[in-house]
Amino acid sequence: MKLITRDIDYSIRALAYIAKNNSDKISVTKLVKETKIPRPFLRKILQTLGREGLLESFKGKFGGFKLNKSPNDIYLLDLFEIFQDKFDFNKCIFKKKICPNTKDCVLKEKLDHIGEMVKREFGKISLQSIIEGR
Amino acid sequence: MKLITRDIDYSIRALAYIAKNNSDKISVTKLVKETKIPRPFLRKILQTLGREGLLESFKGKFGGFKLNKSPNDIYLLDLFEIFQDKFDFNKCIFKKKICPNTKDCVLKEKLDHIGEMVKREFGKISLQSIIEGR
DNA sequence: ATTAAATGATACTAAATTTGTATCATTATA
DNA sequence: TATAATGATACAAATTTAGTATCATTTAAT
Ligand code: FES
Ligand code: FES
Repeated sequence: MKLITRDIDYSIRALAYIAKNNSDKISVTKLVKETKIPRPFLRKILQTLGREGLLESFKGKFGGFKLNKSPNDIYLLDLFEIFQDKFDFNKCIFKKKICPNTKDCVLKEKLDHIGEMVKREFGKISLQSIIEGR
Repeated sequence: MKLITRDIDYSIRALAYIAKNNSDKISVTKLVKETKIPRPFLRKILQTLGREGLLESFKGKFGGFKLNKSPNDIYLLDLFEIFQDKFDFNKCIFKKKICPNTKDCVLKEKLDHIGEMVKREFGKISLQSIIEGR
């Protein structure tokens, strides 16, 4: 099971670079040079990060991207919620015949609980902390 | 992201049924009737559960499967380790250029920690507890 | 105005993984 | 000896993930 998909991986790398150079607008061209991420894929990713409000985008010549929030306010959890469609750990798996109690299934409850735990942890990992290595 | 894959889902259902009827040997034919799981897929799954030591198998006519351990000694974690190839949450994602410190990368450490947490939790969920709904 | 270099939107394709099938060999019981 | 089961393993379909391509629009410099 992969927790960090390519989308998220590339997002972190790109965001990290942009954050470190946040005085400039950073173009995809620049990012591709720096990170070797496949161009059209990176483009798609940045476009969604823009739509989702993590990045501000500037069109036209000498355009590019900047952070739209402080690196202290961007969390790994955000990326998971953007790229892992709503990040659902727990899906009802039993049918009536087997599952002991359909109404409030223990298994589901427990998985739910684990999911919440993980979310909380991802909610603690900020872009800033990743950049700083703290 | 799916935590419970089909393999695991079906395993739980099958194990639950077998556990509830553990005086008999349960054949795939019986299980298919009871659970509606696709026959050849279920067969493959039970074969691996056998190899991995969760089930004891009996060949020949009137053969089938029995638990090889008490339902108290079978944990969700076992299934994850069997079906989610070694269940690795954390894979190094950065290249030198971006990642702050390659040696002891923070992000990797943090993901590792989360992985351990989740494992611990899965290690607490026994087949017995699922059957009982406790 | 025109050109160049960027992003926006979106449809498409390829690769990988997950899910499921099929088949043949072996074993045990009646 | 026939039947009904599992063992091993190769194959195929479906889905998801990863990546590409294209056209329209915007902006800045000349
Ligand atoms: S897993 Fe959904 S009712 Fe038990
Ligand atoms: S994620 Fe591997 S070195 Fe940072």
